[in-house]
Amino acid sequence: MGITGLLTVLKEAQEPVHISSFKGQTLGIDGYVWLHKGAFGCSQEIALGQDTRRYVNYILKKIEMLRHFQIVPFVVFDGGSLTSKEETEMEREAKKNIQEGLRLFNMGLKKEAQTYFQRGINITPKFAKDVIEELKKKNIQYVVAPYEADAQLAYLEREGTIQGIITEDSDLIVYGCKKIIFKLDDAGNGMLFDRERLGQVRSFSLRGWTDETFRKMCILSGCDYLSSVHGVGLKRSHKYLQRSRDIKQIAENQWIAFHPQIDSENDEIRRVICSG
DNA sequence: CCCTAGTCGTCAT
DNA sequence: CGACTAGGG
Repeated sequence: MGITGLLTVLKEAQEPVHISSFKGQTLGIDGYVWLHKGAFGCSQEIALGQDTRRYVNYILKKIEMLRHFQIVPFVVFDGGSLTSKEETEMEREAKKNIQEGLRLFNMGLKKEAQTYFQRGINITPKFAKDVIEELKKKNIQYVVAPYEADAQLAYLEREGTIQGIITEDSDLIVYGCKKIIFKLDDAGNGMLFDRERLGQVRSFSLRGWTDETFRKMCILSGCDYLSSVHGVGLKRSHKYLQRSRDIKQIAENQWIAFHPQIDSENDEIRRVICSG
């Protein structure tokens, strides 16, 4: 989904942490994030179809850092690729970038080509497969999620298998995760989001809000699954839900009252919100 | 103040 | 993916 501005608006629910505060605990890792960053550093080799282990080594280095601080890593990879419209367009865009990169590369413009190679990175199951091979050798826990890693990580935390999550994706907050480490660097420093601190958020009051209402606020503010309602972000979404927790009421009355331009073209959104 | 859409960085030397 | 920001409402 990717909720625009969510992390910014929830800054009071976050604080700097060092990974060592999770010593002895198991942390779930959003595999896609590290795969993508690792691939970023060897985009040329990937685009040229050359064999490279650099993205594997990148992740192994991160894992070693965690183990140095006695963290037990549990890597979660994405399973079935989404077959949404946006996904195929993203892939098409990626291919175009690779082609442009190859064109520049063949002209000898190596540096200029790299920018396009980096934009054209597309994480395929092969990447995860190569990493998994090494994780097996090192006896590091991992799982390939049936669908999205997000839901799997949320489940693992709820069931107590992991005590926190390492990612860069704010969607984990929407999925109800309690402890999430963002912006983890090589030294083990990061920002910890703690769900218990949601009441300290200053942008708007979330006191007395259930995870369910919070989720609806995020969906209402716009996500990739739906064509979002023009002019409604997190703040206005919060305002509407504060006034009435009945989404159907908001959809049928307030949206149209506040935004007359919204009508039948957003029936799709209405259906999803009301069923959610 | 709020929202949108576009740009840039992610690695690494 | 997020951070940042110019520009419109």
